[in-house]
Amino acid sequence: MAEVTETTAASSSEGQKPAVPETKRLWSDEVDDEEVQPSATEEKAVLELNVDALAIDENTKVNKFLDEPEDSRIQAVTTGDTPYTSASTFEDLNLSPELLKGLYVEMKFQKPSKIQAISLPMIMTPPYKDLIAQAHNGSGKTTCFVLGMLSRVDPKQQSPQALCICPTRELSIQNMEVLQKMGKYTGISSECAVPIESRNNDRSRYRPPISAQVVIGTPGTIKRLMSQKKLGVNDMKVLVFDEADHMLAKDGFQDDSLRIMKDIQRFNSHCQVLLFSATFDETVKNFVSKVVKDYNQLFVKKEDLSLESLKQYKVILPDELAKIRVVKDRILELGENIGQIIIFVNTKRSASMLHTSLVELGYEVTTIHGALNLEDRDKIVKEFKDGLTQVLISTDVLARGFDQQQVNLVINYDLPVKYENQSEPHYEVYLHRIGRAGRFGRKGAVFNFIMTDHDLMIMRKIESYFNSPVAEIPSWGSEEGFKVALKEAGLL
DNA sequence: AAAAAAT
Repeated sequence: MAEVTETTAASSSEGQKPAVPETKRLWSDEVDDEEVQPSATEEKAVLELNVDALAIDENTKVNKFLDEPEDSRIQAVTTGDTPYTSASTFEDLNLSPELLKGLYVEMKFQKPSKIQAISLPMIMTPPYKDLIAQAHNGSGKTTCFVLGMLSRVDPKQQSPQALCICPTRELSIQNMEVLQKMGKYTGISSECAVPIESRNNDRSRYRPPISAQVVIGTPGTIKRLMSQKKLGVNDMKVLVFDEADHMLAKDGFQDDSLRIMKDIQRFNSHCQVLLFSATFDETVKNFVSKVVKDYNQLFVKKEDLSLESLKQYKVILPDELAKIRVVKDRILELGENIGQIIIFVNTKRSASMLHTSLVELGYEVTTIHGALNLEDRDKIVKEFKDGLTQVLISTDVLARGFDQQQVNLVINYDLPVKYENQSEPHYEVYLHRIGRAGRFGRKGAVFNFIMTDHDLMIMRKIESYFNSPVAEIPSWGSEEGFKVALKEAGLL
């Protein structure tokens, strides 16, 4: 079948290898992964911080929080005769001047990241093949598909031409914000298709049809707009699935996603499908390759997936009270200058319980989960993104994709396990959760709370799966170990 | 069971 190459720092520096007669082409190209400093949002957030300690010190930011570019290997497999040349600059991509301006002026980007350099030519070069793309957390996948959508839209044609489906409302909104910023000078119109009011209020029947050129939203709303013919698919050129492995998983949104895909393909056979995620387990990978035909693909080995710049630790604790004590005394007490913190829990009840405990102890924490009404969810995310709150307790609603550069510490208060089989870790969720820290190669730390033998077993499986040992904090009762850990992670 | 969104 297809041939596989790895892009490594040692591989050739230009172009692709010669065509292999009649079969597949190789992609073998070296790309530096010097991530662009995302200064725009950072400066804004820093200005609005009300806790001095939360601010990233402008003078030391580069040394302290931005690690060396990772030397990650991405496996690329392409099909057909189309040659792709990695884009070392955004100019290589034949973008409109308006779009380039958005990248430089609004986004403050300087050059494509590794995944961008490789995937963008694949997305933008006719005959516009489908693409399955895996890349590390925080490596700039959003830019890939947002830029892909913007560049393929015909600005003169006022109808939906690009559609992006995301697993949560929050992620849809975040992606929309990126799109609007990047596309600011293009005049391209966009609309976010997510539920607006809490519950049972079907206004969509009485709304005008969508004329926006790019639509981003959640499966249910999109499905409904399509079945009510408010969202036409006739001119659709690109269909993006963000967090694609989850969107196509059986316990994810497989049914909705397939339905949307098929409805589009029924009217429009040449709509390009782009699948992006940091994780694709074997089951999903196999399924996905049946869903899309004649696609290019980019994959990362699971052992290469944990971020180098992220230090992971485990803390052995005797009981639940100790968990709360550790959060309070070992982390919140000395965490004042370690940036923002997300504490992940497995259930809404666990979230509320922890929230109550910490508030009773006098800490200002906020909590988000799917049972809150939409207005509250929006408010809590906004406050956190604006730097008004330091500590956020969350269920897996924010496990994927949530991008807040100032998050340097993630706590797994509960370890993620599979629902069907509680003694199996949920490896993908683990990776996504910890990926909320260490965005764009920044330094970060993860604390995993281990309370039972079962927890310990789960943790060990995670360590061996990703082949990345997780250091143990010697004693939960002493401050020292936590200080050492945070220093080691570069946060203190 | 987290989540989306509808029944």
